[in-house]
Amino acid sequence: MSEIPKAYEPRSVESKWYQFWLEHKCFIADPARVSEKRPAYSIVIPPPNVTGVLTLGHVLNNTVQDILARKARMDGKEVLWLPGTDHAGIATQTVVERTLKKAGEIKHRNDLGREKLLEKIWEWKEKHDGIIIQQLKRLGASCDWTRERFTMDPEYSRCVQKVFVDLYKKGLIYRGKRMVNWCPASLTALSDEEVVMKQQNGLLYYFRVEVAEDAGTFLTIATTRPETIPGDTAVAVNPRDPRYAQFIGKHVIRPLPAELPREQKLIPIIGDEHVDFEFGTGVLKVTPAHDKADFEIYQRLCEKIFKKNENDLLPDIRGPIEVIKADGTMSEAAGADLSGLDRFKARKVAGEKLAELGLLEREERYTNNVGFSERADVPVEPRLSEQWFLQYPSKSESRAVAAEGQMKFFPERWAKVYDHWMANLQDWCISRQLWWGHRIPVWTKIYRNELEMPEAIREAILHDAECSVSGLAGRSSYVRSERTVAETWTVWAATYFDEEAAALGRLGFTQDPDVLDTWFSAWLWPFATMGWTGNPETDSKNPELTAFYPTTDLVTGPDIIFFWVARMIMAGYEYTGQMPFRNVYFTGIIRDKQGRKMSKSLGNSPDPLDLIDTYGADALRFGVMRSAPLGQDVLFDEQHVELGRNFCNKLWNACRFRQMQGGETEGEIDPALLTSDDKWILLKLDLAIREISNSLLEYKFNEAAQALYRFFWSEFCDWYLEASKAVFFGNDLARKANTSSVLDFVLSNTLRLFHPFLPFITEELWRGLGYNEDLPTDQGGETIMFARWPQPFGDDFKGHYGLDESIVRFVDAKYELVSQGRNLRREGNISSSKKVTFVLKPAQELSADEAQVLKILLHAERLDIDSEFRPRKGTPAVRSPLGELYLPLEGLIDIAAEKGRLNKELSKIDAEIEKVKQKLGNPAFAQKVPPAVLEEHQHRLSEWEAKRKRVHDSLGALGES
RNA sequence: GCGCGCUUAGCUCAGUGGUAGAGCAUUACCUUCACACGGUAGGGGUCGCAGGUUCGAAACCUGCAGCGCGCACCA
Repeated sequence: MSEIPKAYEPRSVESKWYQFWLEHKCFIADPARVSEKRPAYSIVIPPPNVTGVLTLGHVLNNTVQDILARKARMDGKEVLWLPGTDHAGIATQTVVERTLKKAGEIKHRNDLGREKLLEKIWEWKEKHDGIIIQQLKRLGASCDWTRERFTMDPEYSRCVQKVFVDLYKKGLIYRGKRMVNWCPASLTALSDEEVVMKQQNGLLYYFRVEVAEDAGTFLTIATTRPETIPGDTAVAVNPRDPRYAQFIGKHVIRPLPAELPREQKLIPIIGDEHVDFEFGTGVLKVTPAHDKADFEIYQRLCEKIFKKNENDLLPDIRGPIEVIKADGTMSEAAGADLSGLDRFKARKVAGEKLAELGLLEREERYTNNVGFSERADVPVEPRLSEQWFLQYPSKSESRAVAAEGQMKFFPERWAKVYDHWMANLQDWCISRQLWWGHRIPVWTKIYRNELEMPEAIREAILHDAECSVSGLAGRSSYVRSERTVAETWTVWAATYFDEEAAALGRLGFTQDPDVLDTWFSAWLWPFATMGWTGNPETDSKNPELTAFYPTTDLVTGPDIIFFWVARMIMAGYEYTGQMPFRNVYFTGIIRDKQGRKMSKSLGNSPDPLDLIDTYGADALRFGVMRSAPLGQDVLFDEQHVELGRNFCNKLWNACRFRQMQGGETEGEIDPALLTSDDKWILLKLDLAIREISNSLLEYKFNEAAQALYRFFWSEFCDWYLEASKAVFFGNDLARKANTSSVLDFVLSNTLRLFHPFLPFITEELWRGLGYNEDLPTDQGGETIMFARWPQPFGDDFKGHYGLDESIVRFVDAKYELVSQGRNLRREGNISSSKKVTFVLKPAQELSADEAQVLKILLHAERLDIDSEFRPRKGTPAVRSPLGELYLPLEGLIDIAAEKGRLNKELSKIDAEIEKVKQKLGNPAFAQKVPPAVLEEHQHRLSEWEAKRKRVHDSLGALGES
């Protein structure tokens, strides 16, 4: 610190030290250095969207990780914080498509075609690549950037393919026509986790249908979706419902499409236990193509129904009828009135049509939950389609590890949420109708008969097994087949070998057009980023994996506990046989100060980079951490960051004060010269070290930040620094040097305690004050990053410097006297700048040095120590265990007001005394309470009584005047 | 419907059996030689409600209310 600006200026300091750390390879992990004495510590970053920008959520998340990583380095561990980015399938492709459409380059992605669009997305990726990484660097993130990974790196993609093929081989991945959540905006299937339920205000339409066999008899059906009536293939009632049981087996006339002839409108009335008597009218329309529950009914009963229909009545209804197309518009099957309309428009029109036909009984306002696409924010459409599904692997180990506590969740309650989800696992729809992502490594071809097949494939089909299509050793595909009507064979071949893919191509096989859900690559993150190959022999020799896997901590948001955390655990067990991380820390969710989620559309999401520019990265980090309790959402307020800045400035100036005193850096501390204030601050430091270390151990970062704040500001600056001025303003060189040494000792410890939270300013001050100078390079000599984490004082240390609790009592009493003395000024309306003389009538011997401290702290021009002092009547005074302190100024005190104040205080004290007395007076209390508590209460009583006497005396002194 | 969490000063939140706390905001005074991004001293709370356990409850138990979040195929 050659120049000492009055205020801390973060900008140049931050870039300077970040550069320094990079140049000195401080963030690079070396598995070769890991040993018993130097254990490994590792975290993998939750990979942000490669084209994304930093949000406050990232700030919270990555600050926590950085604190953990930096603390671990100071604990002497070999630290790997592995960074990277995610290709974020839907989000990225949507953004690029939208941009191209806006620019008028395309109307639809088909205008470009798959290859061209992918080129555009890669261009986009290259252009935005690294933005968020640069932003993380601004924040101070100490990631090992040499190991940065991207989910679509070639090696990573290979891992994804290998895992797919392996799960396919194991029969856990299958393809099937199922009811899936379809997003009509993104035109892709979604997993259950990507659907969020939202309450919607809609209408419940009650309409009548005539029973075909009993002309003139009508059933009334309640529905929220009349537009799907043309897709109804049955009407269901509960067989135990006496109102309707008699109708089972008969038919109703479906009102829409209106133009169909009567015989094509007949649909059966079926019985199904699923139907709720209570709801609506107890009659349910069954639309198997557009409702999950209806599809299940259809599956349960279709055989029965349609067998019966063979020779029976007339309907030409053989299965689900698709009336809503992929893009959310009505199909031709919906009939002339609805065809081509948007599904919501069609709802209105269908209602009107029913009314027109005289079949609409009534409409009721109705609130229900509708699934929305999380990403596109439109209602999802349950839709039948061919998709790939995964039955989760390694379920039981994955569930047990959290339930039995080998893996710890912070806060713990998330373990329950996780367990509940694991207990009710549904198969995962992993295919997406997108182009940006990992294309499903399955090739397919239809053969008319077995003879057309190459021999290798025919053999494989017979044994349902592996074969080499390319004929190359060690290159294979895994083949499955399905024999359909007319002796036709559909053959699927899954492989991760390029040679095989090429060979399949030559045979006329085509690759599945779909890509995998982004999370299907993200769930491999903890080991795929470390060079995992899936070959046990190779992997056991991989130094990264052996040293750093399983990782130590995972830090993420609870919103992706199922998307990511749970799936990583299962993938971890399946592919490494181990849990992927030992501890999972869930941050809160950042909201604005009104409690709303941060969102672009609300515009309530401040840009962290602006905040860093305005206040500094350390300020942002500290502000966020100080207000982010474990397990609670964080209501963000820019004032928190301002507080962080102010705090950094305070730290800066305290160090500036030290520097202005000059002298030797970190000189020897002479126990004989220690003042009571020195001992007090050393004891407070010891407490702070304990408190902060424990808080960090329990992942209670806001507690640690608050403890740091309190110790540094309220103890060190407010009292110790001020008291030290008594020495520095004096002439005793030896005492000055000793006080400097204590200051250095406390500051060097404080800077280290602060470093995980405030990496930049602590480095600047560490080097600026020269605390690095006598240390070995790898223990703080080069950078504070590797300085030893402060340890609580041992008994030897405390004995040597005479640090015991009696000091604390004395010093606390001293500071209490000072506060009261300062209050006298206020009560007397004496301006802070006015020079005054205090007189102390001491209750015990007080050294000249202590008197000097009192004088300085009181901002007194003079402090007379006079045990014979006889104040004039009416002299304002306070009485403390150290003695009576007078402010002998005549006429400046409003006696009546002072009396009022003292009386108020007296009644407060009386109330306290009453409370304690009541407790002590209770015979049960004395009997049952532990002795320490009893003693404490007695002590408290005598203190209050002593206080009462002092106030009473003061009042008396006033009253006699 | 089930589960979880929250309710403490004007605001945001700590505080899990023993004297109600912090930051911000607020009032008054102060540009005093580390810091006005500062200092000093104040004011402000029947700890959501009602019971219970206990010598003692903001904390533990029960019930209720309000808010929030998960999970769930009521059309």
